[in-house]
Order: sequence, then structure tokens, then C-alpha cells
Amino acid sequence: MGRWEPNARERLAKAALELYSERGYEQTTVAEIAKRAGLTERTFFRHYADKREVLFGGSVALQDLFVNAVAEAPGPAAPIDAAAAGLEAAAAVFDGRREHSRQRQAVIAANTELQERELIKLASLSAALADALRRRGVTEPAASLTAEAGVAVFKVGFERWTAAAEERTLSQVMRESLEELKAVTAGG
Amino acid sequence: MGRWEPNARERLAKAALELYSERGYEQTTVAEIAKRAGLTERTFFRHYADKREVLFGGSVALQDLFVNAVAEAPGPAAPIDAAAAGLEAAAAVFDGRREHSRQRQAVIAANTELQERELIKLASLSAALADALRRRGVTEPAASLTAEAGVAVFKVGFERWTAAAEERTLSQVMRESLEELKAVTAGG
DNA sequence: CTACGCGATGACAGTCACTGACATCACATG
DNA sequence: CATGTGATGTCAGTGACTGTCATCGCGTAG
Repeated sequence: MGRWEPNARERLAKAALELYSERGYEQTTVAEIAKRAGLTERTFFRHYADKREVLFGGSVALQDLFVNAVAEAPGPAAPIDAAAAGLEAAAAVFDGRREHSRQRQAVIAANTELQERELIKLASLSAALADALRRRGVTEPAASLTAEAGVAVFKVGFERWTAAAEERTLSQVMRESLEELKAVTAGG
Repeated sequence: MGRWEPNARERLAKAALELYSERGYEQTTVAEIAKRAGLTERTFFRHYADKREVLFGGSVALQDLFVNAVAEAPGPAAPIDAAAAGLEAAAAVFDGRREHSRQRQAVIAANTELQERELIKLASLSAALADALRRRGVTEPAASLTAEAGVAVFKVGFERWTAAAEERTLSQVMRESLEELKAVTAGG
């Protein structure tokens, strides 16, 4: 065994989430993660740029999904409605992964460095959304602000969904949060 | 000289900004910053938690200012208007510091780790704003969403201000950005 | 079947951010 | 002039991350 077991990358991600959950992010060394995955520390860094990134392997796929949905929204849709289409597409990914999402969120919530990484992933998402909106003809600063608003809704909605006891769909929570944002910004 | 020169903390911040500008964040070691400030590496870490934090010494004061303005906004003001009052107060701090702001923004824009730190400072600001709004009687999720919206306006407004050639006031740019956000979220 | 090439992994040395422990200095106060 | 206190220096150590080279498993040309 050892060399040439398949799925090294996924094994590392699984081992990392387990160890971060068991003893905390800071108390886990990269060498321990690699060992549990049957690999060496050096190989860990060939698959992930750093100790944080191992929790964010899916962020590229999520961003692509979100952005494509915005790009392919009906031509006449308003910017905010295009963003809403992106939220729907993104929300669908998490169906049936609520427990995994919860565990991951708990690990991130417990450590500042991991929160930083999560925030920059969301910022990257926001930038990509603004780009997609501009390609739809939306001008600045409306594009950036719509993107920021969309990500804010995603963030708040996702937090409420992982925290909630009941079994509402993420997509439902997203829709409600978006309506709340509209109500709130209409208030002035 | 050496021991007991005054303002060690400020000297470190100045040396760091200079070195990060001259040769980049990654190419600068903490030992070099300390040396330029006439101190040792160990002393650097007594003043700043890490190599990034040295660029964010003023964030606590900014947050306090922003939050206090929200808390002290007129009683009957809508949540979004209370946030607007906070934006005004925050904007005032940067009057006459445009060049310094530009240099600092350039350093941060050039490095991902620094962007992460900036984002978590903004997230902290958002959380504090949501808190202040809740103390005004605003309920969730309106408080969080208003806070996120306020920070989004701050972020976009600040970027436009440092990027702009003309000499508009930051406060003016903030007001415009807020109006844009309102227009955009009303669109659906 | 064998030699060769290629991509993934291991082994090892090195840099640097960051921390704990203890000594030392400048100044205030009695 | 003695003593306490807070800021600084010194030193040793851990762990994240990188560069370099050797090694392994497997496919493929001959």
C-alpha cells in the first residue's frame, strides 16, 4: 500500500476534516493529516497550497455553478433576478449534504484563519459574479453591488440553514433571505 | 538609542508599510521590519500578533467610530439610515489621508494573505454593526443584512475613492454608492 | 519481453513565522 | 540609594512551507 492508492486528494481532505473536528485546526499538524491519509507531508503540499486550502476543495465548482446560472439567466431579467438564479443553482449543490456542511462549518467557525480563507473565497465569488453581470450589460457600480448583495444573501442564508433545526431546503432559506434584503434596503 | 525610543508600535507600522511597498509583502521578513524600526523580531510580535496585523492597527478605532454613529443615530431612523450615519462617520476619518490610504491599499491589493486579513476586519465590522442595529430594536435577519449592505457600500465606496483621480470626498462617494445599492435592490 | 519515459511520491535540507522562558535595561517611587 | 515594574533583548524550539533529487508504479515503443 502507500504509494498509488487512488484518490490521494480526497483522502487528504477527509483526514483533514476528521482531525480538525477531533482536536481542532491549530492542534493538528500537516504531518498528522498526511499520515492518516497514508501519505507524507510533502505530498500534502503537492495537492493543497496550504493547511487551510484542504477544506475548500469544492469552492471552484460552486463558483462555476453560481456564475453560469447568472450568465444563463433569461435575457430580460433584472440584475438582482439573475443573481437570484445563481443562488438557486448554488443552493441545489448542498441538497443531502447538510451534515457534512454542518461539520465543516463548525470547524471553520472555531478558527479565525479558516474564516479568513472562507471570506476570500466569497470575495472571489463576488468578483466573478460582478464579471458575469457586466457581461450581461450591467454597468458599474451596479454590477459590483448586486454581486455583493447576492453573496451577502448566500452567506446569511447558508448560516441560517446550517444552524436551523428544521428541514427547510437551502433554496427556500435563500429565497427568504433575498426577500428580507429587498425589504430592508427599500426602507430608506 | 535602541531601547526606549518612543512610539515603538508606530515605528514598526511605518517600517512595515515602507518595506512592503518597496519589495513586497512576501519578500519582507519580520526581522527586517524590526531592524528598520530599531527593534528586534521578538519585540515586533509583542506589538502585533502576526506579520499581517501590522497594517491594520487602526481597524479597532474605525469600527468603534462606525458602530457609535449607528448607535447614536436618531431614534426613528430606519436601519439603512442608521447604517448611512455610520458610513458618514467612518468616511470622515480618511479626510486628508488619501495618499496614505492609496499606498496601503496598493500593498494589500498585491497580496492574497493581506486581502484575507482585510476581509475579516470587514466581517468583524459587519458583525459589530448588526449588534448595534439589534440594540436599536432591529430584528434578524434584517439587522445582519443591513450590516452586510452597509459594509458592501463601504468596501465599494472606499475602492472607488482610492482609485479615483478626482478629489471627491469619500463621504460623497459613499452616499452615491448607497444610492446605487438601493436602486439595484429595488430592481426585482 | 525489455528498455525507456513519465507522473506521482518519498526523503531531506533549509527558511521563516511565531512562541515560551529567562535575562536585562530604563525609569519611577520610596 | 534600593527596589519594583514594564518594555526590550537573547536564545532555543516548533511547525508551515519550499526546493531538490531520488525512487517507484505503470504505460508504451521497439
